Amino acid sequence: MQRVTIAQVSERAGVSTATVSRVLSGKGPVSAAVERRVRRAAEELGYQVNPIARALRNSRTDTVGMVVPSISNPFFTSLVESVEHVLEREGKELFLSDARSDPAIEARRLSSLAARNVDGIIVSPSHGTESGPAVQETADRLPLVQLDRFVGGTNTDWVGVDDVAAMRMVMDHLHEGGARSAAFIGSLLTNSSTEQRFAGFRRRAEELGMSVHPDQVFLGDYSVDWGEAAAARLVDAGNLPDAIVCADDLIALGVTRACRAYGIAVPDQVQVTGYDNIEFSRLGEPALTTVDQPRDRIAEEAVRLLAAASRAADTDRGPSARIALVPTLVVRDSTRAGAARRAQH
Amino acid sequence: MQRVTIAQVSERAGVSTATVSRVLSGKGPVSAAVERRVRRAAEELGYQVNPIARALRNSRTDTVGMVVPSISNPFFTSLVESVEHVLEREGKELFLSDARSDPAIEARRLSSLAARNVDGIIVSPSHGTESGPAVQETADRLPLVQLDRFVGGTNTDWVGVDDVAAMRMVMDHLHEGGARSAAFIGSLLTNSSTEQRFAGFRRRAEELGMSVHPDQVFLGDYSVDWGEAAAARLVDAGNLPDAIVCADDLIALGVTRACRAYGIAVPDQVQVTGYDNIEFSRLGEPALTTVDQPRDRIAEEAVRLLAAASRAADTDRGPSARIALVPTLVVRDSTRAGAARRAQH
DNA sequence: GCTCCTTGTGTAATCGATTGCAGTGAAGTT
DNA sequence: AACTTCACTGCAATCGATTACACAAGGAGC
Repeated sequence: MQRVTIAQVSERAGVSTATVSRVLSGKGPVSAAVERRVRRAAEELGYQVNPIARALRNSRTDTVGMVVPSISNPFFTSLVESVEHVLEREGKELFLSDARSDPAIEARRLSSLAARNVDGIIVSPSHGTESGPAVQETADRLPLVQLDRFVGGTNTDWVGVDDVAAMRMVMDHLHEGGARSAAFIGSLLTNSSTEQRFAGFRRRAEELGMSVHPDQVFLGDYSVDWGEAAAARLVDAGNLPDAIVCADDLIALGVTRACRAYGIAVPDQVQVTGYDNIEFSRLGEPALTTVDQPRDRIAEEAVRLLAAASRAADTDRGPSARIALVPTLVVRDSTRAGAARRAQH
Repeated sequence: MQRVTIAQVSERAGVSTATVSRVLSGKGPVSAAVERRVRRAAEELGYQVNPIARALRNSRTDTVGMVVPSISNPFFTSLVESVEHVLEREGKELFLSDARSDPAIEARRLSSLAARNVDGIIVSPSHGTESGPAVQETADRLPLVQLDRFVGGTNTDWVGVDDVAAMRMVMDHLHEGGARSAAFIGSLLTNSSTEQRFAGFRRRAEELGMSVHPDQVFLGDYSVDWGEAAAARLVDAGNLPDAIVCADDLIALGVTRACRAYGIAVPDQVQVTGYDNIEFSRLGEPALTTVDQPRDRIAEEAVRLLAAASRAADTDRGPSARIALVPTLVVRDSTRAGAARRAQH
């Protein structure tokens, strides 16, 4: 398919392939006259490097691989957009893979990316433990950064937000709005996000003296359906808490939907919070109070770490970096303080 | 990075690299004894083929590239999921790129994928005309299928739905619900989707005798914000139509949001329809009546066409296929007939 | 005028897997 | 017994770009 090769350019310019390569890659000394001839020939023939041949020879591909748990989760797609944006500045390309929340698929994607000689990998591991072996194995072969989620027992760089601090803000805000009891709806504790958020939730609830009934902790998955189902169970059980804290926005959207269906007023009867600040979080009825992750900063740090790791290569494998950025609380209408503030206008 | 090569396997098994290759690729005659030795050696060393070397030698990569206008549009991500699912069965991998609705970026992504020797490309072109050159050029080099959207003046396969038929269903449904006038909100007519849908809208409106005021056609982009802004303008202008037909669900979500803000009852004062049946379309308030595209079927046909094109290769370049699948109307609560039907329960 | 650099260029090896061609036995044919 | 056929297997070329090494020519320095 690659019709025009370096050999054809060299022939046309009347030089060797070595010289052509030197001109085009800008390395090595070349006389001005020859350089012009070569560039001209390349231009005329419409020459484009063959990245495959180059990748075989060098080991660089100017390419970064990214693996996310689910491409249908808007949080991850916006994270992907941020990463892509940052990479563009570096002249690198992104190859995206979807693990469909399955560690086995994830492992295949990782090894496939590694085999294709990407320069580095950014991964948000699907599972808090089962993703471990594949992630570690991949990290041993090339630069790897975990994003948002991380997997226990591995030794790689990580960039994300301080979930515990975020939950502290959420709980303080709910408490301020009058909440004295709270329920939690998240995914199973098989990934670090829910785990951390739940831990932060528990701790701050305790510190604030808010009650958390053991029956009011629901762990399923990150989906609207699950949020809806869990909320329905909560309502059916009869004993509604003052607030429902959700591990992500999808769940929270399901919860507010269920509340609408049951005729339960949000935030008057129950306050609801989400997490991630996906675009749709402001479109719900009511608009969700949620936690915003600084996606662009996260992406930037991740790419920076990757670049640093590439340079360091095998030389010094220092301790891995763990960068926790500071999230912000976005107050909207699903919590009381937010609704009050709005009402003042 | 690729530590163990075919040479090491051959050494360990005491045969030539040629034989190892023959065993591992299953081609050519090999004695049972040798085969066993080679497999054993490969196993013990943990050999994995280097896809780059293979791609350089052959021209196949067992890889398909896909380019979508926007990864943050849920319709495209679910289309990607469908495609990925189908490809998995064929043992192929998908590389996804986001064109960010920019024909220039799109062109770069296409040529990068082509250069990387993907076996085929699936693209939903960003622009109805400007995407043309890059798409055609790419299609001349390797199998390419356009999905959902298409670009004028190109000669490639296409798979999508019959937008005109879909709009006929939408309009009939609205008419049945009592609508006698309608507005249209879409993106600029720079992509085939809006173009076709608008054409279908116009034609059926005329046939049904529904009035369409020239000032009530709003063309912007595919986003919630645009839907909201256009709806606001429509309301401010004072003369509300019986129905607002949107070119996709994001726009429709913006419209229903604006209606809520303005205290306009949907569907009682104005009926609203979307298009694509993205997950969030059922979460709006009210849940959207929309058009469902058979994504899995679309993905299947696309992959099938790609495979066929690969086989045919350069031999016979027949006329390109244009496969328009039949969409279905999903009636929910944003239209009157839908609300009535629901109310019966 | 004769070394010693420097600059510019070409030759050929290399990355790893695949495959056309040729060679070696062994089995089958006449 | 001589000859063909066929199953195996290895050698070496190939894909396209990069680069270590060699070599040539020209200039500087003595």
